[in-house]
Amino acid sequence: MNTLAEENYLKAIYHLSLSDANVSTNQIAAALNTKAASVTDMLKKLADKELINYEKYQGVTLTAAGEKIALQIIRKHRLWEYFLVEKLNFKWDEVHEMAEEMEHISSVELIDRLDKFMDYPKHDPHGDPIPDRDGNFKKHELKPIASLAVNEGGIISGVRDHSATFLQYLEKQQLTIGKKITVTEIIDYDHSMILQVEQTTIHISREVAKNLLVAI
Amino acid sequence: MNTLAEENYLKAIYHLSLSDANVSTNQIAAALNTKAASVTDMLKKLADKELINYEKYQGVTLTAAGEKIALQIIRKHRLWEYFLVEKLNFKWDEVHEMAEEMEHISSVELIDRLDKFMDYPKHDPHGDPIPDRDGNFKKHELKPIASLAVNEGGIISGVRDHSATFLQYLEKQQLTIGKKITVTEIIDYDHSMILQVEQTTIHISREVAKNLLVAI
DNA sequence: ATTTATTTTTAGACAAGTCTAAAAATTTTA
DNA sequence: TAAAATTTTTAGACTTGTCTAAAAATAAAT
Ligand SMILES: [Mn+2]
Ligand SMILES: [Mn+2]
Ligand SMILES: [Mn+2]
Ligand SMILES: [Mn+2]
Repeated sequence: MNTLAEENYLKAIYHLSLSDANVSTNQIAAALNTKAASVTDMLKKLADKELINYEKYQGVTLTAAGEKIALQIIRKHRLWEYFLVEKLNFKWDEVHEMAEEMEHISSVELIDRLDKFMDYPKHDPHGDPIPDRDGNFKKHELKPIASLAVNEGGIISGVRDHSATFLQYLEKQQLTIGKKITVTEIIDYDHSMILQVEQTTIHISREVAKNLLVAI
Repeated sequence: MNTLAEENYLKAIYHLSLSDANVSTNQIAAALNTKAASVTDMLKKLADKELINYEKYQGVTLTAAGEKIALQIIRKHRLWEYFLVEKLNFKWDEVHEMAEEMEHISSVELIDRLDKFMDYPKHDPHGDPIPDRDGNFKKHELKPIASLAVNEGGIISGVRDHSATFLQYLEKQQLTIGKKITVTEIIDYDHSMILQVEQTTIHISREVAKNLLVAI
């Protein structure tokens, strides 16, 4: 099929194209912790395979075939993360690196059976949607808490930053997926916010508020 | 740690050294479907890392460090095979190729939790023992059915040939792990054997009898 | 509209792993 | 025990994926 490196490039391009339709060489290099020259080399290979649309200096987009592969890898990544948390009792900040390896296990039958074994979960431990075998998923409409006004609220349903440190912080503050929150006050000076989370009151910085997503 | 290729070489050397203490270049090449020249190159690298004892033209043995790595990989292979059969309902002839990929997932914590999740199985779906986290396992004393005399018998506990065709044949004949068999007749002409397996009588060739193992 | 800065691509090199063909060592056979 | 057959190693080449340094193209600033 495709090599491990190719799969990682396609996945990175997919994620980057959610913010910018056209993805630049430097963006990919940063995402994959590699150098721009290496990216250019790989882009030529992926273009030869018709997995991306690439014209020199113009950035890239995924073709339908490339996007399909990217979504299969994301499906596998998120299903394995769900498995690690729900079946093996890992914490949500511990699973990403393992899933980075497991997402490359090739068998489609395996991942479909894993999906069934876990009763077709719709979201991974970080709230991200899990594509079905055909790559379909409904993208949830989430807003950062930072965009809410006083007295507005919602259900915590996702994060914008997946780093272990951020996830651990949220865990400690009990700001986990499924919790209902309401904004009770916004501090003028630094735009930090005071939230009501069930019985308790929590004060979060604007930085945190921008990276924590709620469904209204 | 070690590359995927290195892990595959160490595992192959381990398996081969069960029949021959000293493993030859050609044996490894055959096992890994590669060429003798490629094997020589890799043997130098593994010797540099002190994972094997290697002297030109003399064949190789694993060092303690090399054997430890090989046993970790075998542990992972067999635990994943058990998972695929017991949790995802694959058949015993379907799991080997998937496990060949999964055995390279690196996390030790993951495999220890998987082990616990499945309640510490002692044998994989083919009857092979699963090493514990320290690489320890008790090697079962099994005999090929071909070595039995009339009226002798035992419990089917392993196979010498792991090919899908052989496993499928056994499945169809109900000659699966755990079944009690007794030899009722041995045909002089071709050394084929007639077995009593629970209520039924089954006639197997010498070829089959040599590859099917029983605990007495 | 040039100059300057940034981004991207090319050129050339390197490591890992593999291959074929040929040479060297070992084993077998006569 | 010397010739023949087999096994193993070396030599040289190729692919994939990466890198640094330098050139080319694009974007930003004067
Ligand atoms: Mn992840
Ligand atoms: Mn995730
Ligand atoms: Mn196997
Ligand atoms: Mn097995």
